[in-house]
Amino acid sequence: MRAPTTDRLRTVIHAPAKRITLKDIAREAGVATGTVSMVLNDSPRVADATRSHVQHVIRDLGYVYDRGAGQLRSKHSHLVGVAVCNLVNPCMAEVTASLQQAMQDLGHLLILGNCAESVPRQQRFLEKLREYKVEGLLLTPAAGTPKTHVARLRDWRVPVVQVLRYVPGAPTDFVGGDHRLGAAMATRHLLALGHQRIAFVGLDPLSIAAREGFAGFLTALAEAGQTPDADLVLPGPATREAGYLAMAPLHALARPPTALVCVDPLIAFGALRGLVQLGIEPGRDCSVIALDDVAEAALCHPPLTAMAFDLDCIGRAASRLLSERIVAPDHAVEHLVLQPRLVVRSSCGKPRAVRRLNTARPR
Amino acid sequence: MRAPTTDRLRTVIHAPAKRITLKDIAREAGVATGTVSMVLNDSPRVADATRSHVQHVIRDLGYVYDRGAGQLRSKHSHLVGVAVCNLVNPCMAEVTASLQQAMQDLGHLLILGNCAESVPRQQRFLEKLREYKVEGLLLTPAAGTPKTHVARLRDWRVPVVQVLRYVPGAPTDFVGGDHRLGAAMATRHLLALGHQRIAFVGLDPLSIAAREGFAGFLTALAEAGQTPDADLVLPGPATREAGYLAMAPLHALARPPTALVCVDPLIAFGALRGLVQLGIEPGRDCSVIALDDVAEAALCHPPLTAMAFDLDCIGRAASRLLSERIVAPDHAVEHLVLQPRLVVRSSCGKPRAVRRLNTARPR
DNA sequence: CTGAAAGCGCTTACAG
DNA sequence: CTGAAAGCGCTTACAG
Repeated sequence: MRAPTTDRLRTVIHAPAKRITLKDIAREAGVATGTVSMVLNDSPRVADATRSHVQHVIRDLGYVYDRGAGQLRSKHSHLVGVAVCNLVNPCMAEVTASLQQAMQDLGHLLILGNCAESVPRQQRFLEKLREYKVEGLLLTPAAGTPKTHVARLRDWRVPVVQVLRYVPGAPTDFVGGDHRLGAAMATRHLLALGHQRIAFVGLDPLSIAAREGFAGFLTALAEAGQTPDADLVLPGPATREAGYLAMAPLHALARPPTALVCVDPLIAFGALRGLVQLGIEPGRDCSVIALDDVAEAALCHPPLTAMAFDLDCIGRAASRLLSERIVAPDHAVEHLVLQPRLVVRSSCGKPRAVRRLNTARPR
Repeated sequence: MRAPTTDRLRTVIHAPAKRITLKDIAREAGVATGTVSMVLNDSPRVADATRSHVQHVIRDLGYVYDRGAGQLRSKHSHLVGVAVCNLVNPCMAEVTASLQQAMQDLGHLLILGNCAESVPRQQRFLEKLREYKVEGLLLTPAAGTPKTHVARLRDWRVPVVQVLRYVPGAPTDFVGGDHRLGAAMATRHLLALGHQRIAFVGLDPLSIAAREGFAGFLTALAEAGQTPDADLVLPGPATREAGYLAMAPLHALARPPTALVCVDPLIAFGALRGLVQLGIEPGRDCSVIALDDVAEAALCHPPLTAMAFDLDCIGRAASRLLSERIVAPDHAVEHLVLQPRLVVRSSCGKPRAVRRLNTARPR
């Protein structure tokens, strides 16, 4: 270690625009560049005195690490890709926020892509991402993503964890909610209240969550000795509009349902609105339950009973799984499926028929 | 240009794990590395025949560009930072989605940071971002960001565009909505309906939008010869809970308001719920208007009258401004302030007193 | 524990 | 329009 000279002053005065590099730090600190590199990377193989001296010089000179250069040799970009299918969906936004925080705490920065449910846009983003040598990928696949797309990521040797949704048959880690169980629990809740005609709203064939939810719905119905009525199974996307528009035809049936299982809270919000429009009071005349929970559910009218997943927990678990996968790419694939919790609010009650019997009030 | 040899085959067979580099392409195509580089960067200074030949080799060998290496010499990382104050807010999510799409179309990828309204987290993210040599920064500053933080970005010489919100006194480009005008328009709408006691809900002193909105509110009130009543100006954050909780004390006043101007739709949603809870029918007994619009507003109960800004337009404009700023860092600072549009739904009506007079119905 | 030097995969002048 | 070579700012073996 050399004693500080006037070099520093000279550097500052004569070349203010020139970037300060690791070499400058080494020269100023009187050590080799390799030593500075080790200090920067928290290597234990450097003496404490040297470390703190180098750190001082780094601070004094206002040195900024260049990750682009570092990654060139080391293969650690500290960058992770996040491909989200629809950032505007509140669940996705919440999970993305959680992922960002968790990954940053683990020392990674996120490159974000939002494909708005478009498979080609998703593909274009992933293609671009490749050029940045991301160390891993968190993927909430767009509806209808073919499994070949996910297989290709495997060929690229980028560790991937699917979050919230998954592509069937794609052998990657996954963290999400158990929608089958959630739907079964929701349906059992309605059955226990006495409902005999329960509709399932939002069976999008491209959505895994919807298909699994439907399976859980059928299971619970079967347990109660009920068979589903084809009129009461409504296809459609997870949007407010779809929920809103579904209500009129549904309640024009000869025997309309007394309760609705809505795949997505957005559908449920639309349905609540559609019911009010038809003069049907949600919660009293028709029960509504959603298979996911969002902040809005607590303060809509009436407050929406829903199956809640801990989205922050899902986000943190996915981040942890990805960082494990990065260090051990060949470990067995893991699926983490979180159980939902029934959050009872005011949108579900006994069916009118049952209440009629109870209160002996004429129709 | 050399005719293709068996080199390619050999490469594929003997070194399948080795990364294919620009050098490999040059060798295989029989040109210099500089030429390949020019092809990759769409330089016009390369003959068409050479270009297409090189492009073929690139495709055949499955070459993947390494931006980290490229950026080392060129200073073009094609990376842009996005620091969002609160991704869970629907407006922010929508703008972020729009920014992502627009920047990707311009050939940039986004590094995302969500600070959840925490200034220290925002600062930590920006500090990290520096190491990646982002070409620019889109910033929705956290409430309470001191202008020194933004000034520091200037010292770092990273072009920044503030979006939706801005830090007062920070000399950067800005794209957002005219909340002063929006609040004035909203207030005039209520005044025109006959309201005399209008409350302003959500005056967060740290929020520029809230402060500007309040200024517009006062302007419109003054035009009508009204002075504001201190009881009718409610501080508080932009959350559902704040809106919900504000209703009871407000309507316990000797002379409660007949209409509410809510700074944020979240506040308005909470307020609608709080009014219902108190047996006050929103839209009939108390009018509610919000100074921002989101999808939920159309389908809540009652549908919420709101001032709408075109968020996609704001996102695209911010992206365009940033890309201009990147090429011309010394151009004069630009502020793009978009005008709102009044979206009339069902949450505003004439005040009860006026209706009483009209219908001559006793109280 | 530290130093000197090669090398990561590109781009960029500089000659031709 | 193309080639040969230096260089961007780090990390990594390899000696000491």
